[in-house]
Amino acid sequence: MLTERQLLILKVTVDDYIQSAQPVGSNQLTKKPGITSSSATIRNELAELESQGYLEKTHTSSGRIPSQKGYRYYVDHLLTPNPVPQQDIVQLRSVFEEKVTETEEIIKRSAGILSELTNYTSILLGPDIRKHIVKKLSIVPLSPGMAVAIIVTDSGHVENRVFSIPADMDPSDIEKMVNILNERLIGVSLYDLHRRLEQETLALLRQHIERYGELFRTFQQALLLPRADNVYYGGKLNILKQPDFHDIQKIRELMDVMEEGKHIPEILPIGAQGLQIRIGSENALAAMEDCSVITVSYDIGDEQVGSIAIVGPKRMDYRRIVSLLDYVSGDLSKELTRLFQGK
Amino acid sequence: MLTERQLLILKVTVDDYIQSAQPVGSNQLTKKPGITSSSATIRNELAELESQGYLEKTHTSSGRIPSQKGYRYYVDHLLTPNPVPQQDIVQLRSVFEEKVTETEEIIKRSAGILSELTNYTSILLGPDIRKHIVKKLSIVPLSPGMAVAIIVTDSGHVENRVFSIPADMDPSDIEKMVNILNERLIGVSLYDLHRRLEQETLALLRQHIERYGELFRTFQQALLLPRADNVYYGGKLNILKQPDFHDIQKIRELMDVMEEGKHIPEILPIGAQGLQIRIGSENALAAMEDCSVITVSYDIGDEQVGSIAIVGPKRMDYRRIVSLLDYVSGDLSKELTRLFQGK
DNA sequence: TGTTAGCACTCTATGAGTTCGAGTGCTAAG
DNA sequence: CTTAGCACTCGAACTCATAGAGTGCTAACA
Repeated sequence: MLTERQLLILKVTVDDYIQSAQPVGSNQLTKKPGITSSSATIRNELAELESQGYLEKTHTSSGRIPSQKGYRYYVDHLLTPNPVPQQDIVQLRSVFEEKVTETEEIIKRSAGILSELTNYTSILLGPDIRKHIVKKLSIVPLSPGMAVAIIVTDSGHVENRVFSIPADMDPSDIEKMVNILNERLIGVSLYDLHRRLEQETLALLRQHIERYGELFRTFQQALLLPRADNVYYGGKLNILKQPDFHDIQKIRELMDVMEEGKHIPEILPIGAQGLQIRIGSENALAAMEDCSVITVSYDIGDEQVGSIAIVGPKRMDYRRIVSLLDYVSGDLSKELTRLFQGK
Repeated sequence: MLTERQLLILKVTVDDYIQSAQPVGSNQLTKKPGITSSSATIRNELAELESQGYLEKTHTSSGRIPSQKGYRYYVDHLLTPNPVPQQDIVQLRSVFEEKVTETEEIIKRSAGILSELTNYTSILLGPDIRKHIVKKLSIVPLSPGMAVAIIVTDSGHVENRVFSIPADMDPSDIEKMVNILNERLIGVSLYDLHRRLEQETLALLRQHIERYGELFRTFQQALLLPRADNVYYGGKLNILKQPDFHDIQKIRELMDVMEEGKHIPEILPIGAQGLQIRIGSENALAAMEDCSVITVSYDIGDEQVGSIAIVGPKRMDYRRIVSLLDYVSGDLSKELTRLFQGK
């Protein structure tokens, strides 16, 4: 159990280290506001905090730095939220000032602003497009052997794929196919699309279209190919600004992991509600053991959910980021819901 | 003027430095195949090459490294092309093995493979979409106040923008508008689209559609907003692998410049035909003064042109990259033309 | 009993002094 | 013209000494 004074010293130590990136000594601490004891007393308390595992030394006679447990205690119990500064709000709101009407664009820009504001890297995950509902399907022939399939969803998202068609295909057959598809598939989610395509439309197509096989096969294949997810990064290079990352090898691993889309589920606790903080080795990936990740979710309407994450050094400014993400999450939910539900 | 022997020594020196990243001394050179003179003779020649500005020393008693002029002479006169290894070809061709039918996807994947093969950063510039020809326009209403405009081009590229419409708009009016737009604008290049939109369709719309003003204004605006260009990167992180770049500050500047789209014209000599090499300060950007950039153009059909660039340290493996880019350029031109012109 | 002053001790960072080796330029002989 | 030889230069790596920040412990104090 920690005494009042120990809590204070722990908080001030973490705060100072977050700010300076230097080990904190007992002398420095005496100069901090709120601390009245002498350096000797502080030393005793620091030794106690260390023995309980909240602080560490880099070498025998150095000052203290927070341990993983120390950071954890700090964010769990010592974090006093501070309001988001007006100028940050102004900058964040600027996304909605311009007449940007596409979810993706809004998310992308928000990622940029967040990284600029924080000097850390931001990762924004858009809502799962597979939950979007098909609004319209069309097929546009390009050349005798090629056509492009277009799917418009209720959110205004447009998926398109080029696929090959029999060179001597009758244009009216394509038209028929589009009609059948639209008749059967509007209102279906992208998630269900593939299954429904096969179950409901295949038989119908067989009846009405002469060479449905060739056409259908490549069309289906085109829709099958997975596409890049809706992950947006801001300030990937900000990692290079942090003095904590000096080892180029480490930087590369870290950037590599973030760049490669497949690690996203390990970086972000998808599905988690509210604000999450993962410190150092609490992260699933070894490359991120020197990082902390703060995530919040946001909603569009009642169901669709995206995530916002800030990746920084363990020594990141938790207080500021937590407040900021809290604000952004609420703001984004509100604005996107408004946009999405047609005001 | 340089003697035969001086040319040989220059070539071997540059080759060695490219390979080892270490200053090259006279003793090392005597061990190289083709060199028969003693180290003393080599020293004399090195001194001569230095006085003529082809080589430099890092300090008074160090070995020599190539100067900018030295590299330039090397690539202009001493570069003997070597054939692209079979395994590189196999890997490059793999893009076309899978049934990828979209120009963008092909270019993107090629960028990835190129960077993997070379360990440098690749930048691929797709053909200018503004030259694409409108194949079909459509407008899909999403909600009472929103719609998405879709433009399909002859290359299978799909542009789409969400824009706002009057909430009580008559659906038949939208249909009318789409008809008018298609009637007038199919066959027009994206480049001309905006002008033609105003010149040819505005009057017509005014005649036939009741509330053309509100609808047209936001539609026009949506098409006006510039979109991300078709620039694809491969291996941006490869810079971190090069021992030449150890200064994090420099790395950041460099990545910053590359990341930000607006510097593309300065990085790539757009419009230039054939293979171009820019060494060190020959690059327009200060951040790239330690880099070399090798570019080739490729064609689709007769007119449309894209560029492929490899960015590496000045000490890059010019011989290998030149051959590789030469091959890729030809291959990409051939395959894309085939695809584009419908076989 | 908790707090503090004092002090010996530890460890890092810094800078000066050495040595080693790779490399050079120059000279004189072949 | 080429080459062996040699004095010289400079960076890299190592040692050593010092300064400074910080610690832990002890003993005195309130």
